[in-house]
Order: sequence, then structure tokens, then C-alpha cells
Amino acid sequence: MNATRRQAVPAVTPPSDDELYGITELAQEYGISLRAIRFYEDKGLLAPRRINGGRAYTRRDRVRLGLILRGKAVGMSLAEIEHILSLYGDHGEGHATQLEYLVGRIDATMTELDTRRRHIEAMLGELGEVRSQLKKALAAKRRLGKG
Amino acid sequence: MNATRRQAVPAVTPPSDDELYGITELAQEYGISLRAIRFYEDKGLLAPRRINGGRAYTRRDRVRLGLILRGKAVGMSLAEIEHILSLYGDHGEGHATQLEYLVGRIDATMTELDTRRRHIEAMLGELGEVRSQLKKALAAKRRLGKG
DNA sequence: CCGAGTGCTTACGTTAACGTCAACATGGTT
DNA sequence: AACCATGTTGACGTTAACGTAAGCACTCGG
Repeated sequence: MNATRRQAVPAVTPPSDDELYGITELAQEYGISLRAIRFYEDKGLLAPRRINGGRAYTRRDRVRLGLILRGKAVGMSLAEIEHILSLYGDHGEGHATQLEYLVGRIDATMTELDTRRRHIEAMLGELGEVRSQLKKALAAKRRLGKG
Repeated sequence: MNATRRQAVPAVTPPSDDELYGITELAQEYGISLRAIRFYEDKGLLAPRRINGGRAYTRRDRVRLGLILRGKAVGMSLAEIEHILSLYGDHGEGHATQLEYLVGRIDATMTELDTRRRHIEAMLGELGEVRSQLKKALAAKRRLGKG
């Protein structure tokens, strides 16, 4: 897939900047609608630069979008996701107490996620039991019908 | 709480039946609203008997409600939950092919849940990294400020 | 028999998370 | 200049999952 990777790019690529992506690129890449992406922006989850009126997304933006979708897959609301995304900021210059605060928020988020995971594991366990019950019933039927 | 439990019940209790619960009992027990419980019924997730016009829930119904809430905690929609609840039915008399089918559905559901769990674990991993980054930054600051 | 309490139904309101549609603006191509 | 693809901003529609409110029925203690 990456075999087509010489320096064939038309040479007009601005040298200082990272690669930028259009909105449709992102939409296709992640299999979501343009509307959804703009919606996330409305909600403050994304803030792409504007180039000539259009939205231009950096790698960081792509990562953020990935986190958004992962959050959704996990069952979080956009509000919760926004909450989490704020933990992924720069904090390069953060004051100590601010960093402590962030760590606290992260810990809280992690325990919430852990709770959710435990719920899932419980369901998996219960489903496993149901499954083996069914298997037992099936085996019994087969002993009657074939043995 | 259950200390008031002689056979003081007015004697009109039909002898054949298991214990039944009222809707408010369930609501309080699970900390949800009456409206929510009736809503789940509207959606076909619950089907309590009617006694004298009122809803009467059996232990099985309580279990189902528990599963519903667990499903919600996991981030599933009511539709998905309904899908799963159907796997918990009686199947006592099920035909063999029917049972096979159910096992298949259960397997599918389990892999879906597993996917979700993996998503959660991924997020937990990433958050853990962010957390340790912050910790490092904090330690550095402390070395500057205090050491 | 009456009022309080409990429950039921019907209907409308609400929030989140988008989808859909209309009406432009722009940039490149022919 | 005409056209088309791509993109933008509203505005309105929609679905899920309830909450809230109104009004009727039943039942039980006094």
C-alpha cells in the first residue's frame, strides 16, 4: 500500500507545515458524515484551521477525531468525550496545581471506564453461562435423536 | 428491613405464585423512575403480568430489569439490549436448529462486547500514558521548585 | 362516603446527536 | 463565461430515551 511513496508529490507542498487533510478525507477515512464532523466542531471537540474558508485538519485533529469515535464506541456522550479530550491538550506550560488537577480528572475518568469494563465483563460472563446452558440442551437433544 | 416478615399477609395471597413486586418497589430498588420502567415496557423489554390493573413483576422480571440497566451502563441502546434480552428467554422446548441459532447469536453478541471492551482497554491505556506524562512533568517541576 | 395514596393512560416537552435540504461561495476546468 | 465539484452556513426534521403534567380509576382507613 505504501509502495507508491517516492517524493512524487507535485512540489507545491508548503515546506513548513505538516500534512493537512480535508473534511471529506477524514469523513471517508473514518466512515462518518461531513455533517458529523462539523457537528463535533460545533460542540467544541474539533477546531481545525481555516484555509481559504475551508477546514484544514492536522494530524492532531485526526487523532482527536479518532478519540472521539473511540469514545463513542465505548458508549460515552459527546460531553464526556469533550471532558476526556481536554486531558489530551498540551499542558506543556501547566502550573503544578493545574497538572495535579488534570491527573485527578484522569484518574476519575479511568475508574469510570474501569467500571464500565467490569459491567461488560459481567455481561460476558452471564452470556457465557447462557451459552453453555444452550450447549447442554443441544447435546441432550443429540443424544436422544442420534445416539 | 425484612424483620416484619411473619405470615401477616392478609391471607388472600394466591398460593401457587412466586413473589411479586410492585413497580415502585422495583423503581426504588434500582434507583430509576416509574416512567422509565413503563417506558421499557412500551419498548417490549419488560412484560409484567397485570393484577387488578396494576403491574406485577416476578423475579425474572427483576433480573431482566437488571440486565437492562447493566446494558445501559455498558453504553448499549435499548434496541441492542432488547436484542440481548431475547437471548435470555426460556428456550426450554427449543428445536435443535433453533438452539444452534441462539448460540450463534450469543457468540456474535459476545464478540461485539469483546470489541467494546478492547476499545475501553485501549482508552485506559492511552489515558494511563497521558497520566504518566503529566506525572513526569510534575516531578520535574517539583525538582525545580523544591529540590 | 370521602379523601389520600397509588397506579394507569395520553399527550406534550426535552436533550443529544445527528441527517437533510436549501441557498450560496469558490476554485479549477473546459 | 459556463459548469461542476467541493465546501459553508443556517434552518428544520428525526430518533432515542426519557421527564412532566393532566386526568381518570381503584382502594383503603377513618
